Amino acid sequence: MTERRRDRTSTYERIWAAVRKIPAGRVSSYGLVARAAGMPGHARLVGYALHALDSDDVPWHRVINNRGAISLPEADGRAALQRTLLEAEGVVFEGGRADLMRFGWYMDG
DNA sequence: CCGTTGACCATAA
DNA sequence: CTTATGGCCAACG
Repeated sequence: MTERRRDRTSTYERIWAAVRKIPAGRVSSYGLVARAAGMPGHARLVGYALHALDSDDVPWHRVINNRGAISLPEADGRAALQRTLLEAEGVVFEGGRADLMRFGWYMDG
């Protein structure tokens, strides 16, 4: 715990680690991931880290915004891919949004 | 080193 | 429901 690397990998890996903790069939928001990564309020950093992400070891598709919708621009093919991957895990999208009350991943309750 | 940007969030109107 | 504003902080040019 004392090792505090200022390398960008430290910040990114911390976020990626939190994303990896999201179980299949559940979705989490950027804010929740930020909080799980130990950076409450730094939701934007999560988005930034995921944008820079280039690894298949991280289920980035389980991360959506707090509205339950996909934040990626539709111009990017990943948006459609994300929805496809989530639906494959059992997440239902209605009106282009998933119900965070059901599929949202919460550490408590 | 400074200014701009960004896969966001909460609140207000 | 939509639109606007402030905040938060790292990465980039």
